[in-house]
Amino acid sequence: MKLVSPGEAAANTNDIPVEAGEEFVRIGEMAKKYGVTLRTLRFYEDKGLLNPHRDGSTRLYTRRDKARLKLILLGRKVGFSLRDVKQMMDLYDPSGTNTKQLRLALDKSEKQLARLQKQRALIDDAIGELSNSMSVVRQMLVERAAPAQASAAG
Amino acid sequence: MKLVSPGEAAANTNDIPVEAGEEFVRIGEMAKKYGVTLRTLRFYEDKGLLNPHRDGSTRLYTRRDKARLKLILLGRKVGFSLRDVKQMMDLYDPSGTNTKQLRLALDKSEKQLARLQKQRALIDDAIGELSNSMSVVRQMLVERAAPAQASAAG
DNA sequence: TATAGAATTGACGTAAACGTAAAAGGTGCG
DNA sequence: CGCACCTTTTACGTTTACGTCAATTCTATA
Repeated sequence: MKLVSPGEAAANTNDIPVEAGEEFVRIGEMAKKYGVTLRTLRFYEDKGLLNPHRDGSTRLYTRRDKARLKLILLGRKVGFSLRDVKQMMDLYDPSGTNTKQLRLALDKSEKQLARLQKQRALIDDAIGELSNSMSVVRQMLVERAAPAQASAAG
Repeated sequence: MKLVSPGEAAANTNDIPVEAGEEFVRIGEMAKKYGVTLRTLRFYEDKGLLNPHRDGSTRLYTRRDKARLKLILLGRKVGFSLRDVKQMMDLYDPSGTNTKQLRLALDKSEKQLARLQKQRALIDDAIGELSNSMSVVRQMLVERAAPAQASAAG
């Protein structure tokens, strides 16, 4: 195997194979780069979301894996479950128009958008109720010198 | 024990003790009245949030329990954990001004309000990102007749 | 060579709020 | 009397996305 310095900001001590312009990173660097833990990357792999190459037992991530990880993180950010993300990614076919994949993504996205809007409504509701309660409590605290006439908790 | 008809809309067949104007309901009616399951009521009791009387082994809920349940459900609605709710309710002292309880409630409420607002921000963010992605996907679907030049998932 | 730093696979733990049997007891009604 | 219905306790299962050891291995460097 060839020896190459990481190039960027990693104090990497091990070998990094370089073949035909491919950039391989190991799990540590990958984790730092995307702000996830090693456990997370292994977990995603275990769930079939990532498929890094191997050098013996050492995982080597390419830019393909990076692209996939970006998608996973985007999916998580917008509230998809890993299962959903996997379903969508599994439909990817490099030799086609991926119409099915795109349609599925769009379909799931519409549903997810609806869920998010519903959640937002619930949160707004909760904020309203909580604010109300807080006003009441504040009032009770203000009036706590007067004879007990409030209706607190039991 | 005295026999009294449920009075409202329950086809109750068992005894309901009535003492000094107290209204006792059993778990089934209680559950229906507040839209929770039996399991939930028992769970709340197990967690120390409710303390219904007993007629032998049968739980009998009074208006005190109803008041407490209302508070629990309100707490849940605004996003408090049952643990939080318990902490607040445990401070209730019928023979005092409950200043401490109110202060704790207010304190927790402020934090919870902050959490809710943060959540809402996250959701808004997610909605934005998701909408963006959807536009992109829609575009890709529109252009899927042209030569592949998009950057889909890997 | 000793040591520190990365990496590996297992595998159990966590959080929250119940769901879901399972097995059994009590009750009024027809 | 037997059925239907309500109730009880006990206790494991569910969900999701990892956290947290533990034991081991590999490698480069001082």
